[in-house]
Amino acid sequence: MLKISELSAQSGLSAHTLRFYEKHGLINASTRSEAGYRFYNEADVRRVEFVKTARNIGFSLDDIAQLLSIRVDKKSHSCQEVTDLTQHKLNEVNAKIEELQSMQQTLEILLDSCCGGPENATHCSIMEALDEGDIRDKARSNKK
Amino acid sequence: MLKISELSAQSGLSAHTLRFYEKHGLINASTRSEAGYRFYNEADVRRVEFVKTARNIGFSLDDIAQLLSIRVDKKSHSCQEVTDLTQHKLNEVNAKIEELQSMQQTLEILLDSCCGGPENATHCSIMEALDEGDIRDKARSNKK
DNA sequence: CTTGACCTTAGAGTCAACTCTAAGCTTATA
DNA sequence: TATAAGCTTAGAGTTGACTCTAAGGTCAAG
Repeated sequence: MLKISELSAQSGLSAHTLRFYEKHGLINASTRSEAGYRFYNEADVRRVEFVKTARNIGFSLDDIAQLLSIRVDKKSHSCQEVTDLTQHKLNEVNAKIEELQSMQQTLEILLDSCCGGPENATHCSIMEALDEGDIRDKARSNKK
Repeated sequence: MLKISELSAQSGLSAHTLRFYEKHGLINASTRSEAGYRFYNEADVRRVEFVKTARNIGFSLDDIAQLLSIRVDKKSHSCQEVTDLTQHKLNEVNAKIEELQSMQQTLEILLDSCCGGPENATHCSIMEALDEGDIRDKARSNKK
């Protein structure tokens, strides 16, 4: 049985974060001492690790809540539910990557166009491009 | 001279957002009517467009504030300052892309491993991978 | 028995970039 | 002249995931 500081040390999550996750229904200390101190057993620790792994992959806490509800009763849930969640996350990630790659392209074009030297910015091609808004013609739509 | 709603229509930014940008020192209406209504002249509009362009590229409002301070006095600033800002942003974008690509890989591996069918999740390989935390061995470190 | 480290809670603060609300003027139209 | 549309401000709310604070209870060591 681990106290919160011990679980914190072991998991790398702060005690604050562990309590925060508890408040949001993700994890729990299955026992409490008389004084109310949290005690985590092995199953609790495994659940925390599950959360950590899912979070590292990029799942939101809401996603993780769903995954956990599947985890505690696997018989009542299908593989499809799990892949749906995963696919949905992948779609989000892909969309974000595309958006960032568009920014990346634009920024590279800007950097290529400018000397970057110590001369004053009166004729800086980056400033000109921003002023004219014509970057869009080269690398389009970094919109939200 | 444009009223705020006209500039809003023209720029695609809401009147709320225009006031918000003003509050944060990014833009300004150079004139006000007797009653206090904002009126934007051509230079104001160009500044708003500059902000919009920079924001579309992915610059933060803080970055944009810096770019604007260069813009109003180009003679006192160097091309290097501009490229430094741009390079810094590009580095951020690149880092974010790498992080997301790592998530992407992991999610693809997970999806490949699971049947995604209507059978119950008792032996779902995604759930197992999350439980064992061993996804990290294949696709590493999606950390913040 | 005191010191200090650790634990508890409710609730506030942080970040970014908006987004919205309330309460009250102003302006244009019918 | 009345109504509706549009403008003003200060300030609060939103989102997500923490992060921290205050005020106080607990526990082990010396």
